[in-house]
Amino acid sequence: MALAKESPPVSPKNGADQEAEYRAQTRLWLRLLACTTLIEGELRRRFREEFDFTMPRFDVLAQLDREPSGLVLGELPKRLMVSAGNLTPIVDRLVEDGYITRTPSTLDRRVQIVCMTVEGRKAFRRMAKSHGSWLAELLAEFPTDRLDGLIGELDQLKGVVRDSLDKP
Amino acid sequence: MALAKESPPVSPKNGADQEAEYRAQTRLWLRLLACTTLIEGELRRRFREEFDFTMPRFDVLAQLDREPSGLVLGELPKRLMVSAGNLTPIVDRLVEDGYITRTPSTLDRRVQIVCMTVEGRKAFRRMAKSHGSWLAELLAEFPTDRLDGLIGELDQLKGVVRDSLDKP
DNA sequence: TCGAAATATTTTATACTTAAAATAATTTGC
DNA sequence: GCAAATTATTTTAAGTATAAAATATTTCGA
Repeated sequence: MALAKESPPVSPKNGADQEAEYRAQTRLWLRLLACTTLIEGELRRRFREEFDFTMPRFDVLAQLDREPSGLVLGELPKRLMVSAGNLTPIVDRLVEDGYITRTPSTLDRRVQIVCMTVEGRKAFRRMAKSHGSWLAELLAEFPTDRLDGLIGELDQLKGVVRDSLDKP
Repeated sequence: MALAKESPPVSPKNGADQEAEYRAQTRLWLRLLACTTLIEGELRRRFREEFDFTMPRFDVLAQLDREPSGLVLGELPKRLMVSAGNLTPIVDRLVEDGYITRTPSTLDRRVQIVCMTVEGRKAFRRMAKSHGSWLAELLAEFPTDRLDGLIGELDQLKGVVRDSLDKP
């Protein structure tokens, strides 16, 4: 543990170091955004072309797929990190189209339970399979042995950002 | 170079390996999306609260900041990776609000040149400074000595995705 | 040179997104 | 036991996003 002191977590930085870190942080953010935009755009395009479906709709089904007994509606915005108001029309349409059901709770009339239908589950499974293969196609040339390392770095990144958002 | 054969770029994989890679690729995508969503949401929130401004508007100004002589309007959708139709109302409002000018080219009446105004540049600089410090705050706890490594990985990821999109 | 292809931009239709206000139902504190 | 705070959800207003069609202009080829 003696070596820990060589790079203290909050060392004072001189101007040049500070500037360099600033630039690196900005570059990191731009790369992150570029990667996400590229992949998201292609996935969205394919969802539309192949299935006439959108990603937010798919995301809702993905959450419900692992919940055979359904989910309290209010859980969806939390899990998907979107606003509650946003989900209302999306859930509306998924119900209309027969992919899911929405039933008021008998215990608490404010609460609604959303649940995948049999047809919804079938459609989701089919789309999820394609989704996986599209991703595999896009990422095929990324070295397999570095996938886990990158996932780990992003996990840590997510952690520090979340901490920063929780604290102040 | 003799060692290269130990991990050929396109080795046939058995079922279990294939499955594991599939899962890792999906996890990578979900982490990427989560990091971007977290950071983007916070930056958007602060832009709105501090400056009553939006990120797409800021992004347009950022492109114009480094182009003292202005930019052909058609360059913006390419650089920002958004659709052209999308930019029309955003540019409209930036012109209305006095941040930029839009002047038809004398050589080709289809073309328009957009250019930052003095006030636009001043406002942009002020916002860019805050943007940098918000990012620094969010990423403060990420180890400085791993920033460049992560940027490199994301650069490579961006490269393989782009190649995959260009080729087929 | 004149009609067709190409290019730059806008419009339209549809969908997603947020924040904030509104509505409805439940819980809690006194 | 009842008013006030809390919780779940929807509505509204404004902005962002795409794709596809429309418009206007220029270039190119026979």
